[in-house]
Amino acid sequence: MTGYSKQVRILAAIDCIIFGFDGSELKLLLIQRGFEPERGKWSLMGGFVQEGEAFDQATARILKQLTGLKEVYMEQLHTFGNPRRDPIERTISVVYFALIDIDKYKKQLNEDYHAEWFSLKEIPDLIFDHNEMVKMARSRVCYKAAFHPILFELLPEKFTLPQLQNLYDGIYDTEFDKRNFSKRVMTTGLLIKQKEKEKSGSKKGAFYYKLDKRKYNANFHSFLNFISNPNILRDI
Amino acid sequence: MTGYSKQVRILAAIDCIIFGFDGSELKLLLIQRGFEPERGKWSLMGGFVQEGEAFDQATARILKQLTGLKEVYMEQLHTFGNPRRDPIERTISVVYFALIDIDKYKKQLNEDYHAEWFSLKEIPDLIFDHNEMVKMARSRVCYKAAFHPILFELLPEKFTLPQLQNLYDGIYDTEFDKRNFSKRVMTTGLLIKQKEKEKSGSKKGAFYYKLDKRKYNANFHSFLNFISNPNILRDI
DNA sequence: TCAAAAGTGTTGAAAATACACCCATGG
DNA sequence: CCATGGGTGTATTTTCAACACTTTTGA
Repeated sequence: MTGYSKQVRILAAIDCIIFGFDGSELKLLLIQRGFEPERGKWSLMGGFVQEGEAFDQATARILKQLTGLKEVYMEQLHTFGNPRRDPIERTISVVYFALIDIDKYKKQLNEDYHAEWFSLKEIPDLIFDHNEMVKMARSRVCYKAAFHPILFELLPEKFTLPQLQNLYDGIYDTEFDKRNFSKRVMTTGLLIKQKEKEKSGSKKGAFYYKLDKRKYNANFHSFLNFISNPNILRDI
Repeated sequence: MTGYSKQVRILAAIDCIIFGFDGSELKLLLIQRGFEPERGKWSLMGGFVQEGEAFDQATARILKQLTGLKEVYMEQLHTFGNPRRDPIERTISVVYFALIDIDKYKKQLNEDYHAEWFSLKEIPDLIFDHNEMVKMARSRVCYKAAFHPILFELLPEKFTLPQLQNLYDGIYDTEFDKRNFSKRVMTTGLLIKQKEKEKSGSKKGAFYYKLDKRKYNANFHSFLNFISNPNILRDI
């Protein structure tokens, strides 16, 4: 007989908060739950941790299952362990958030899950404690994005400054001055201006930029002021 | 029959990284493990999550068990779930860090655990993945303390500016200019100068300060610049 | 009386903010 | 030709960093 015999063993699940950006708004990918309890209700994508499987692996597996995507940006957020959070049986949930390029995803959606993108302003009632998870994830993203360039994970390879600013404006529910905004992002040194323009959004067209991957990786953990006054995120 | 029958159930433990400040250095409280595996080796204080017990409850219970203290500052750090992290049986560990006033603790130590305070520069080899946990906790504390007044949790009710600066100097392994440091902390508006002085540390004596609890609670989540340039914590 | 630590102010540099006009082009 | 959105520069204010001397008093 092996093991710590007298202790209780508990189910462990992963839940993923999947963010995407459609060019004007931050969105959340939710699925319609296909089994009891709460069949038919909206929910985060999740699944049980399998035997021999680490959390990051499990999360990658679950993300791939729904979106078809590998090598998605993801980060462990928090673990929820309220003993009654799942009415069927005690289950703890290790929650991750993921940031994906919504365009890549569109091509690969797994239709089995009845997934839909929801605006953050219109999140429905979710099962269990999933609304709380979403709230925490939003505030973590706001927090982290104020200092680190994580939001680029939401953008396609080429993007314009107006798109980028839309993203920041939306996330912080404010309107940054575009002159100051462009100065701030350009002084990070992370962006490389392209020769082509994006022409569909305006008559004049806006220049494309690409991330300087090298500098991005090197400076990911530095403190870059994407937000001049982080106190704006107190209320989020 | 209830439950999600086909899934594996796993042991869930809590581990606590307990920080204290002895007036000149940040320290870590470790115990000598009293049972197999790894009996006799140094380890974080921990325990299994009990039936019906939430993580915060379990952590509070475990902290009380060792230190005798209730209402300790604690925060969930991360959950470690590598399938082989515990050689006896798969066990996930929900890790918390706690900041305690080392003086309060001294009176209440539970001798059963052979606990000792270790300087962060002299952490021994710990069991399992506990060294990794400690490393993550240190960097989280550095990160958070750069913007939020958490380090006051380590200090007694009355403390002096030189003591406070020792704490910050130690944590960031640097020496802040004391004029600039005192300006920074005073402009937070969180400190109330007392009439008495602390006389043991110097001939002149240093004025005591107390936290303005009201403002402390109100501003806990604001961004207060305790550290002027947070990039110094890149290397930690 | 002197060594040791506490306490305090100013100045120059850098960063952040506020603010307004011209440009390019598709319709 | 004009409406729409893209792009850019400057002046002012605020914040940060660097820096040195005086005070107190126990030994």
